[in-house]
Amino acid sequence: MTISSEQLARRGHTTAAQVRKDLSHFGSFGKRGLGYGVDELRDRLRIILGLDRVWPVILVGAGRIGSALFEYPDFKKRGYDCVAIVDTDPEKIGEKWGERVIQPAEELESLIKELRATLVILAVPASAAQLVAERSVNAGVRGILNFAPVQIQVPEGIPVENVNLVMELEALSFQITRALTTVKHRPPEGR
Amino acid sequence: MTISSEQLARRGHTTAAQVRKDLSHFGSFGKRGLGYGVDELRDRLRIILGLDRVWPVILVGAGRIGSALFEYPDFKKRGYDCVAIVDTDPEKIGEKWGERVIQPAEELESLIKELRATLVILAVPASAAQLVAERSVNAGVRGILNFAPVQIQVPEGIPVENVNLVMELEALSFQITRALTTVKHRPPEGR
DNA sequence: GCATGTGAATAGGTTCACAGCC
DNA sequence: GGCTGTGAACCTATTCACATGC
Repeated sequence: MTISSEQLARRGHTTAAQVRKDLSHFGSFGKRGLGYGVDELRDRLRIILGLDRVWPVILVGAGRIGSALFEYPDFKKRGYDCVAIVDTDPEKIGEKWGERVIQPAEELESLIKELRATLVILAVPASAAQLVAERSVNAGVRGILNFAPVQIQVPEGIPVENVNLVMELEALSFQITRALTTVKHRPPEGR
Repeated sequence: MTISSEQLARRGHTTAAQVRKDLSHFGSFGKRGLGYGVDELRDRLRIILGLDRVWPVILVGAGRIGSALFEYPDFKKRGYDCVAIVDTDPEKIGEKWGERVIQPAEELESLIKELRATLVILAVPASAAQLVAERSVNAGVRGILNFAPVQIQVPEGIPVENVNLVMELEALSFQITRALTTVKHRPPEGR
C-alpha cells in the first residue's frame, strides 16, 4: 500500500512540495515513481515523533478538563500512559477514575520521581499553574501541556505546549472580522 | 499606565522588535519615548480581534469536553455567549446546564438561524465531526472550533481552529526526543 | 533621553522545476 | 511514465539599526 505526496497534501490542507520537503528533512523514505509506503511512513514518523515508547504522564487537576482528557479515547492508544492523577480538593482525593485513585497534590514530586513521569498535563486554575510547573520541572519532568490560561515560565529546554480555548475563539473572531474589513478577492493586478 | 515593547516581549516570550512590527501592522498607537498606553492598547486589540461585540456560539456535543468548555471561566467575560447546546443522546436532551437546556441535534440548523450563531464548537466524536461541520456551515455559521481529532473539510473562507490533545502531546514527545538526538548547544562556530 | 515606527538586511520557509530513480 | 528528492528562485517573516517624535 502506497500513498503519494499529492494525496497526503490534500488530506493535510497543504501542497505536495511541502510534504516532500518536510519528510526529506528526516531522510528519504519514498519510492520514486510510486510514492510512500504507508506502513513504512507510519513507522518512521512514529520514531521521529518519539512514539516508539510509552510516555508516562501525570495529570494535575481532576476537574472537568482533567476528566475530559482522561477519557480521551486515543490517549493510551498513542503511547501516552496516565500514571497518576493529583488534585488539591480533599473531596476528590481518593476518588477512583478507572484504575487510578486521585492523589493529594503534595505527592506530586514523589509521584513524578517514583513513576518516572516525563510529561505533566496542567489542568489547574491559572493561579496555580506557575507553581505546579516549577515543582514538576524540579522533580524531573521533561515537558508540559498547559491548559491554564496563563503563559508559564520554565527553564530553557523544557518544551511547553499551551491550549487556550479563549485564544482559539479569538483567532476565529479575528479572521472573520478581518474578512469583513478586507477586500474579498483582491483581483490579480494588471491584465 | 504605560508598557514598553520590551516588557510586552518578555511576557510573550518574544522580542521587542517583533512586538513593534506586529502592532505597527494595525496602525501606530504607541507613544515614542514612553511606550504603549495599556488601556488604549487593550481597546485597540479588542477591536482588531473583533471582541467589541458579542459572538453567539453553539456548543455541539454535551460530553466531558463540552462541559469543560461550558464551565470555562473566561468564556462569557471575553465576549463569547453560548446560546445553545445540542447533543444526540436522548439521555442528555432536556438536561439543564446553568441557564441552557440541552437540545436535540436535529435542531442544529434552526437554532443557528434563529439565534444567529456565528461560531460552533465541535465537541463530538471524530466520526460525526465532518457532517456537523457541513450542516453548520450550510446553516450560516462563520467559523468552527474543532475538538474532534480529524481534519474537517469546509468551504474556502470559513476559518477552522483545531484542538487536538494527542497532537499537542506528540509535539512535546517530538521536542524531547529531538533534544536527546541533537547536540545540546551547538557552539558558535569559528573563532 | 528614550522608546516607537520603519526601511534595510538577514534569515527562514515555501514553491518551482527538473534530474534521478523506480 | 510517474513521483520522489532537492537545488534554485521566490516570498514572507524576523532582526537590525536608526531617524523620528514625545
